[in-house]
Amino acid sequence: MRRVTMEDVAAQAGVSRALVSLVMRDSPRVSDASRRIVQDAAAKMGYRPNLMARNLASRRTMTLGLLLNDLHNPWFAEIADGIHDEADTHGYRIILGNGRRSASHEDDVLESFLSFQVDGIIVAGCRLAPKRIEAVAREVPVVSVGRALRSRTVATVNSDDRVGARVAVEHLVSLGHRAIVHVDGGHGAGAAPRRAGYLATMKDLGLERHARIIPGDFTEAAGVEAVEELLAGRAIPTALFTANDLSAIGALDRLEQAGLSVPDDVSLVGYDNTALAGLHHISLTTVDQPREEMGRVAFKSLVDRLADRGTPSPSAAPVAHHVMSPELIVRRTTRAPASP
Amino acid sequence: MRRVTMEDVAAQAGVSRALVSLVMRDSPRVSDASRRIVQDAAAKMGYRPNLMARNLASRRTMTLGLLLNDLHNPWFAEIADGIHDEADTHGYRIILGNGRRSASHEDDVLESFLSFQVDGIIVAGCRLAPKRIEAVAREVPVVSVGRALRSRTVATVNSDDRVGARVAVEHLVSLGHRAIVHVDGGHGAGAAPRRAGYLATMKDLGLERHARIIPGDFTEAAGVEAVEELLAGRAIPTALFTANDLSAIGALDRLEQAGLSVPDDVSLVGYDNTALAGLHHISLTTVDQPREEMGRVAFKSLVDRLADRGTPSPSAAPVAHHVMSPELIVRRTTRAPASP
DNA sequence: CTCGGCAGTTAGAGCGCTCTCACAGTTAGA
DNA sequence: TCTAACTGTGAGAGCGCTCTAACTGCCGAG
Repeated sequence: MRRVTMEDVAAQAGVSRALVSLVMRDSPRVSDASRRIVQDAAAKMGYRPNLMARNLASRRTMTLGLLLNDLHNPWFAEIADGIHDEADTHGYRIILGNGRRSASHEDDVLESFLSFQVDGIIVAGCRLAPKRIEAVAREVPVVSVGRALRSRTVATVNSDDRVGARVAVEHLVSLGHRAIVHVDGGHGAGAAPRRAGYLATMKDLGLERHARIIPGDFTEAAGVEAVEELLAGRAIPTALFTANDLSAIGALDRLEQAGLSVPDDVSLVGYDNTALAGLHHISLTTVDQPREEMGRVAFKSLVDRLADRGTPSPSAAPVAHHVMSPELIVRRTTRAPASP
Repeated sequence: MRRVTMEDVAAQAGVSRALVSLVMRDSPRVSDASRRIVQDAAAKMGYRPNLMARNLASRRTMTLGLLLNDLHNPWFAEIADGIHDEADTHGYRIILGNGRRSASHEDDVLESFLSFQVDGIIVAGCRLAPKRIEAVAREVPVVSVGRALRSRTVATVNSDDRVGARVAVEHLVSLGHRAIVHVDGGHGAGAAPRRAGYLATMKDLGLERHARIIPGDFTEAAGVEAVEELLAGRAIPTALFTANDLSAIGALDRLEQAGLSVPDDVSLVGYDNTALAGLHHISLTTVDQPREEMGRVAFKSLVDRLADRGTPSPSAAPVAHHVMSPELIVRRTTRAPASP
């Protein structure tokens, strides 16, 4: 069963191949009559343009690559929602790549995107070395979502994680907490500024000597282990601020297992406001990022740069760095500490 | 900044373009010396083969399209894991498409895959009409995961949802439950056989008159509403079997809010064994499907058919339908009913 | 009438690669 | 020594499309 080509449609419609091409690209320079004839012929024969050939000839694909670091994390799904919405209205196609939480897989995906000649790339929560991302950005416009990057070539869209951490700590302090421990996110995207924000805020509020950081890695297990470390020590703090929701849930679980009530004995704040946190059964106080909006902004910032191509010196202007505001979502895992 | 082409590499290496092509494709018919020279030249110039051109010329892409119905559902992430693992070892590239829980988006993605000339397509949890899927299967091999489909052209891999439902009900009955209510999954993939399995088992065990189905749709909200409907009625059943984990969590939440203990007052069984169910804090008894394995099998079944191409009458043989066994995972939401 | 101008259409040269085939060089078999 | 069988290399014809430039009518202006 041979594929139908443009040539076939042209023959069937009794016109030239070039005219079929014009119709397929919605050129205005085609008479309505011809347009109808061609469209009918194409429909009748079940013709579908071959993107490979089209892209080879036109040198653009109207396709963007979206690299998601972890399909298991709902955070990425929401970023993707925003991007897809925007892409739909702008006539772009999105192909997704699965980074599988590993830099080397991410690298493979980027190579694959480049081989596919995508017009641009969005990386979400990417763990690759900044150097590597910049190398890719030399070939095609790139924007990074959810990870700050000080770069003249890679645009970024992220929320201010320092501020998010500050807001979380301030919330706990305003409730009366002093002993607030932070469970860290290790090398994950956003972990460093959250940690820095925690430390800075504790210091600003004169709670420097209460500050304590327990290493972690954005997983549920990290939360469990952090609590175990605390239980092994002398005093349990009155509040815990974890680097993400998953860790918070691990901590929540381990605390209750130890007979401690959240929030009566220990208050708990997560980060990301994933769907998990919103489950009534969990109802975690956490810090929200406008994820869909971030996706949308990322898409727009990429497409803007794409449009610039062809203008005199396209890559001369430094790229944009968008910073969105995080927002504290208070639910049922925080309250004032019991009076001693 | 012009892209480096094969011609450039050939000139740099002082050989013909064809030889570069052979090297790029790892042909064994190239001397080690030439291979080195070409590879060095390619590396030095930062050459990367243009997939568009390659695929146009070779008429295959070594790329498979994977359509995921819902990025928010971790079920799909695990299917994808299995497929990716297998693809890595077989030298295939995977591009993902986001169905966004809607048939029309799914359709767009399939069109896009076909335009990209993918060698094959895997649809996961696809909600599209069987007719439409079969139309696609006429152009390129297709396998459906997680949704049974009686078709001679579309291969399938799924677990036996009827059996899964049976096992769940039998577990509850063996604990001593009689009044077991099912919260339904509506039009979602797998909902129908689960419902049927529930009904058949209740009947087989002589509990026909206790059977009751409350409509739902695979969401947390459905679980909440189902419990509310029960609370409004006279008697609360001693056990609930929901069509998926998300509904179970909604139900769990609403039950506890109403002052009922799970499992002391009501036992609860979910379906899918998503990561959610495994959280210690939830610890939901549920039915597991071997998802990664299902992904792996789907990939293999697709690649087998790809290999068949070129043999005399490739599409003559009917495709395979794999059915995997579901497995009950007993956790902490089920126990014997309190004696009356 | 001739002629530019314009809308609508077409021919033809690629885009960067693969792949068949012919050929050169090398070794083994008769 | 000659041929057969390999192995490695190069030329050239596409793959299905886009895009530039040129062509064809047909109109109104001069």
